[in-house]
Amino acid sequence: MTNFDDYAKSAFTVDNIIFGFDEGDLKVLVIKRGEQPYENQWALPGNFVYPNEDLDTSANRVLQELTGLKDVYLEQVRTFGSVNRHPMGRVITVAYFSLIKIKEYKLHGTDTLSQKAEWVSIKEATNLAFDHDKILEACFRRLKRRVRMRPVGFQLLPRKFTLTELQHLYEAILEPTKVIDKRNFRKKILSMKILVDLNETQEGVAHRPAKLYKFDKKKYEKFVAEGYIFEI
Amino acid sequence: MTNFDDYAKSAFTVDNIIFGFDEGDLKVLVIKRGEQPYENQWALPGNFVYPNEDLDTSANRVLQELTGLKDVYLEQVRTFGSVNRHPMGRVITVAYFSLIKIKEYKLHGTDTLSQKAEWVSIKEATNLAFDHDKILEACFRRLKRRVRMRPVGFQLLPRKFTLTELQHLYEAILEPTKVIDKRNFRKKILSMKILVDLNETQEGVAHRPAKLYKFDKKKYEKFVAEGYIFEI
DNA sequence: ATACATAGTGTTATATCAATACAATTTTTA
DNA sequence: TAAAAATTGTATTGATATAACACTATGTAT
Repeated sequence: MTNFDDYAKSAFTVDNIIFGFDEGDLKVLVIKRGEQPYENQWALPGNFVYPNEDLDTSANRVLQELTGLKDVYLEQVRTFGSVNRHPMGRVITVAYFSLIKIKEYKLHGTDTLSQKAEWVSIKEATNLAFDHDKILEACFRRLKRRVRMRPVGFQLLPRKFTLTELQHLYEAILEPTKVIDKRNFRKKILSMKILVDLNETQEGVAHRPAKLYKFDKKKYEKFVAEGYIFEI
Repeated sequence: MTNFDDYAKSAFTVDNIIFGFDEGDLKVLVIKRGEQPYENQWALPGNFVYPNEDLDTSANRVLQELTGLKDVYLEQVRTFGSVNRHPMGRVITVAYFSLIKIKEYKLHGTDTLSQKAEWVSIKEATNLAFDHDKILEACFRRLKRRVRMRPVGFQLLPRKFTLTELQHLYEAILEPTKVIDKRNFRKKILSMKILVDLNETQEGVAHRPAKLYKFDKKKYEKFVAEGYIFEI
């Protein structure tokens, strides 16, 4: 039998890139590192994988420790394992991303590795520690694809949203493929019949209030069962 | 500073799912395990990642040790790290797939973990050791998507191929989405202008010989530069 | 010379996508 | 209280892409 002690082992982490949407802008949660290496630089949230913990569980734990949230959309993206990606020794990391409703987010105590957490616009999230620029780029690229092919964009919006808010979400993620035509967008999304009109309208806006909708998972499952494919 | 010894480490491996195409059938290379656990069962090729080896390098090494081939299409798919996926202890594995021209394949010495390697049709590749059924399924699903969105199918065919062979390749991979119309397929693939007509024909066939084509990477790059997207 | 096997080729109907402008509703301001 | 401002909500048409469909051409085998 194989004796694993004959083979090198490696430290293993997960990084969980947490996306949120606010003020018409796609944001990502970064933490300021509290120790060397890369002390005081911004980095993506992550942690070591515990011995008795599955990878998905570990990524969920990172999320929950940081935001208090659980049961959110989570997807594994890719594993980064360059020999020299970590200056202190070999660390292989499995990258995930999560989509959260930013309004439900409450900053919890940051963990021992971090000083403080902050939302930054995806455009400004550069010069991160380690190879985190590369990791973020891979996750963002995956998100762009995913959001067009699966109804996951709703995870970034409040439960009740307007069609204009939904359109702005797509524009923020997909730009510069941007410039979505309002009439065509509405026609397309409504034709799928995966949203329900809540017969409510916005309140407190200084213009004609828009109708509120919510995403209906059951309807989406029916849509799929009938052989249709979600695509924006 | 973080001392990695404070954290659990894990054995880690790469598994490289090697796809080939022969006799109108998509095949996958499996090896019979030469020791416990799962002795004498079929498994996907893989190996431990060496301490100074990047993940891609490691996957390429697995391929080369088994087939002698290098410089082939290789893609990371997903990392499998369930706590109990390996009966002997925790082993996290990064799954890759490779596409090879099966005619160029020469069986090299199998490594210490294996007795013999064999091509099996993707349909018959079940009841593999460990969680390899799941890994294969993930890789196959990825291949189905990849082959429709990127010109990688050519990697599975000889350098010179006929349009019918190419169509059969797509049918084998995409079935049951199968049933491709010959005229529409030809029109589509030729309209992209990424193939070159070699002005040669098949030899030794008992019917009208077909024209031979090859994939032209330069032309594909031009196609992309002009803003077009490959799609079958 | 004929049978056999597969290669090779166009047209039309249908569905999808892209582009376009203005009236309706609500709040704010003069 | 009338007008202005802001944004919602709605249909049509032309262009493009997709899907459906059958016969002739060219080589080998008998």
